[in-house]
Amino acid sequence: MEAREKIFQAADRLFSVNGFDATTTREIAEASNTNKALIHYHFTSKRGLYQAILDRYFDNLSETLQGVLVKNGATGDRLAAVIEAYVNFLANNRSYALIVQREITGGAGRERIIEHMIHNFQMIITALRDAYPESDYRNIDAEQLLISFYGMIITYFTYSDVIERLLKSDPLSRANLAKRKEHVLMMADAVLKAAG
Amino acid sequence: MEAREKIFQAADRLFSVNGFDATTTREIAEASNTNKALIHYHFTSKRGLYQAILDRYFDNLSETLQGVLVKNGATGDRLAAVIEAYVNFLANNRSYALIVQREITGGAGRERIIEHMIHNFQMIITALRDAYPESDYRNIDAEQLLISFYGMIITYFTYSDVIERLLKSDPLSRANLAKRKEHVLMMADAVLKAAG
DNA sequence: ATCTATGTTGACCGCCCGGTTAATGTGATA
DNA sequence: TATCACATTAACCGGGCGGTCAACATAGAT
Repeated sequence: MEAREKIFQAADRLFSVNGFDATTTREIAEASNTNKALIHYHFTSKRGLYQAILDRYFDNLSETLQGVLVKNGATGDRLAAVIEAYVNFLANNRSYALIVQREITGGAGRERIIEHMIHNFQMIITALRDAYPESDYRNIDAEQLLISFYGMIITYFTYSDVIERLLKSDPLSRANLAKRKEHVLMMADAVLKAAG
Repeated sequence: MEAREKIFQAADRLFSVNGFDATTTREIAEASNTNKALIHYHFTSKRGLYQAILDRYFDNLSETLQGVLVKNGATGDRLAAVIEAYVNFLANNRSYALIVQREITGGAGRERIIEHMIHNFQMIITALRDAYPESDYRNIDAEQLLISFYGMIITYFTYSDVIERLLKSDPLSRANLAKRKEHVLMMADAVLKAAG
């Protein structure tokens, strides 16, 4: 693997575990078996490297969501599809939830992340609203619903160490992930039934 | 106000906005109109100050939850009471959500926070389980339910800047907080009805 | 074989951080 | 008013940080 990619992957791991400030360029260089100066050569600065990591995640996530949302279907189906996609994305990109959650609570790159977030959220809200005639689900506030399901999902990943001790088994195991997905889908079903 | 308390409050604000690492003792001293060395005199170290802040929050939260959970009642009522208490606590202690959320994703004081968290969570789970005979709600997994509602609630506060741009109004205004509370309570109602 | 663009290295720099210390201020007690 | 414990201050310190740079390695093109 080339140095650039080795740095990228080591940094992704270190940033997600320890955060931006607590990760030093010396650590990244050591963990990737490269040289500290190469970080600046390939990414201009420590921040530039961080941004590159964030950008890659957001590109992947946006693409994933767009792929799911183009399909038509009833409200329940669309909501279920988004839930599926989000859970799968977080399960397959475990650094993402940690980095985003930490950044949104006050990192220096906050504004950029918020922009991406708003974009994705509005895309989802529009898709949900378009799915049903005004008469149905008129009691459901799409924004509130989105916040709720987003919170349900991402919290499971950012709190995985707490949850591990609650469940007394690995929350990120295949079986437990399936259980979580099932639970969230059940919640979606329940709220749509209650309001429909 | 004495220096100790001035430092405490300035630090609470700065830590919650910028995080532990990005906040310097010099900033804290300046913001509190005191002297940098006083931080070490009153709190031993920067970390000690941080711990003192965390400890105060956790004491308050534990007390609040215990006050709510001693009351008897049906499952729905207990869940509603916890939701109420949590939303009110987060609304009245706005630094708390930011600090905890950032810390749980990888701060140095993580272990201690997890301990508190587990304790509170188990207290809530026990109270919920005790509320209903095994036969009812047997399809609801109390742990999953807790994670879901906790996530719904705390995300609203940690993502308040994102939500502000979604709602185009202040998420922490009295009216919007009431709306959020109502939504979460509606979700609780829906899921209990669906499973009951 | 030579040139050139790209990649890589270790040594170095200045800054700012958390923490320490010795001197000084302050106010209750006797 | 002398005492004494506690509170406050400015100056200082060593260390580790992000970033820079001049020298060197490598390999494809000519």
